[in-house]
Amino acid sequence: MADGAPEESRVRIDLTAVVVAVDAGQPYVLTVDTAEAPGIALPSGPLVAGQRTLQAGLRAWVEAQTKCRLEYVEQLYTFGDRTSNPLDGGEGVTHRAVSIAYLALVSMPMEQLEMQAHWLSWYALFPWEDRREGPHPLLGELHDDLLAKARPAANRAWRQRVDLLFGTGQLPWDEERTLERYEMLYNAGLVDEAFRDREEPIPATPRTNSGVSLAADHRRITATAISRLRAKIKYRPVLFELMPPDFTLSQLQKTAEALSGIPLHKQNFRRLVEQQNLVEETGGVATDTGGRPAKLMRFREDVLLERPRPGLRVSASRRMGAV
Amino acid sequence: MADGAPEESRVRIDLTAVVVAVDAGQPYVLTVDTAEAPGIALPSGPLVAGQRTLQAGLRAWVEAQTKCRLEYVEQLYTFGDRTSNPLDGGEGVTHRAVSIAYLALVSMPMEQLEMQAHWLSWYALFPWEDRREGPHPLLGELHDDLLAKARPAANRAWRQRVDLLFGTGQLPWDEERTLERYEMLYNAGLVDEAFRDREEPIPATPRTNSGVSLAADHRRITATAISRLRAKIKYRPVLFELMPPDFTLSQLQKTAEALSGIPLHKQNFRRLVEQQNLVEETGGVATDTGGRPAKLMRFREDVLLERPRPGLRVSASRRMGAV
DNA sequence: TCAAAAGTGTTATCCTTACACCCATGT
DNA sequence: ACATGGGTGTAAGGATAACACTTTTGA
Repeated sequence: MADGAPEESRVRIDLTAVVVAVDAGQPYVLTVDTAEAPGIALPSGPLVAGQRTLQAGLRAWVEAQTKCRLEYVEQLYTFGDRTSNPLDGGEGVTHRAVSIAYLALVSMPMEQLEMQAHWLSWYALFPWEDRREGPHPLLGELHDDLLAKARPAANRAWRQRVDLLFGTGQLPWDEERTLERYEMLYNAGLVDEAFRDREEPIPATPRTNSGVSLAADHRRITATAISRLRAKIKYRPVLFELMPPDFTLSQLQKTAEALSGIPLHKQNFRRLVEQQNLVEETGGVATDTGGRPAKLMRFREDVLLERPRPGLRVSASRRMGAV
Repeated sequence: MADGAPEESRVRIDLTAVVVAVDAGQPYVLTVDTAEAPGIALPSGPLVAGQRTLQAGLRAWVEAQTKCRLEYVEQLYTFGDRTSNPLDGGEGVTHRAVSIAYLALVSMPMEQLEMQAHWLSWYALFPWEDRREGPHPLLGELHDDLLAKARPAANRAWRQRVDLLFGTGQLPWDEERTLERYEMLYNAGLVDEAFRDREEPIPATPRTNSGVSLAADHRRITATAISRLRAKIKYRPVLFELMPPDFTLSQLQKTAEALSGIPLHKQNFRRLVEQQNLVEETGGVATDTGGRPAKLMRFREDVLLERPRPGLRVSASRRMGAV
């Protein structure tokens, strides 16, 4: 196995999970503090023999590292390029890492999850993605930094793309493009990972506006998860995976807003839920609302068998920062 | 390495490509006849050392096996479960296969591609997915076979799902659910792969209605590609990856119909293309139309920088079999 | 002159968006 | 009584789906 012709390389496969939960209107990802890797990381581990499926392996790792039992799981993406840290075994042995990333959704009775894991607000990672109170105050700053990076040559295209993604112009904000926005910041050298991956020193001037970074490429993976989830709630009823069995329509809307990062129009949201027949009344009411008690609802599992593509085509309320 | 605690297993990673092209209004996938594996297969090969990225590895394999140079490539899904054939190395050594599948789109001057590869019409694999001339004649037969498989217990749910996916009732046909339809047929034992994977003999009664099968799980991978592509043309201008530089609007529509498998309304299709500003006139005309000459168009690359999500929200023409 | 395909104008309908307003409860 | 959030009716605008029709070429 010394050298020579291209040979099958020894490949280490990592299974990585983005476990999402929403509590009190805030979205969280599950993280672990590993002694080995520096910084905060997503739960993950190598694919080992004996697991029948990839998903089974993933569930086992997450449970071992965080005691969190997963319900809904879907595959996100397989990272194997520069974006995944090489983890070279040294000694010239070709030894690359491929990581298969998954998105998991859990309904969180928050108290229940006091473990060696932490729930990290995902807007700590991507502050600019939270526009529920209007465009994020740091957005203008980011936008300017990005424009400043425009190399003369690709000037026009770059500027247009900055405007398209970070939408300070008249173009509407597209909340689904979280990944593309992160990648643009990465390419512009505006997030720490960009330096870390090239083994350059991180600039002394602290970037307060570009969010918390994670170990390896875990922040990129999280951005992938957010993009996927924001898109998916529009055509599949995955939102309900994050809800307790009974909930009020307001709680449902708060959850949708937490994920999308944009404020939603109350009436339209309700009509949408209603006409899609996504929920039914339980008969109970929630009295801890601070105002009129709200009817309790539950998800109608049957919609999965009835409607072709049930989901909430959430649309921003113009009121604040939708554009 | 004999036995004992779960250890990192030796994993073989395959890169597999679904290369799609459209010619004369028919959609094709690129296939190879491998001497080793039985039957028709997609181009694929193991991930080897020396390739910088997964995509680079994929491109190399496809080019080596088919002489086809890829342009547009996107990752589809990573298969590692029962769905991917185990390829056990025998001798009790744990040796599973994970295959990372990609979708590639090529613009095909058909004549140019006379190589050791073959272009297989994708409706040979999935006859029921072609509804351009109305619901496929064999659909009713398939539908009945599926209902006959309903176990008494899961009866209602199964029947409803059959109706939802194979839409003989009043539910509309959802062309994007190609993968789910294939998987339902697989689970019902109505495609040959279901028996092959369990190493059971394929029933003697030939299934003329369930299409041609491919090696390993390649037909499932192709179904994944079709689902993805049918969804994606609606919000990203990937359709143009399949077109020659200059084309007429009719050719564009024929291509969209070939992919979607449903007839489109001419007028509305044109308005959509126009109002989305997806194309511009080249000035030339095509005179080989058989009727009035058509204006030649080209894709406006700029839309990628202008519009938030350009695509063709193609909608079936009611005329034939849309419902 | 006819067939065949390109290309256009117009209308009814539905969905989306936003407005304003009323209801039921705790303090 | 009033603050707070729950819940509803309705109208304007735009996108969609379908209609029928005209234009330009080759045979």
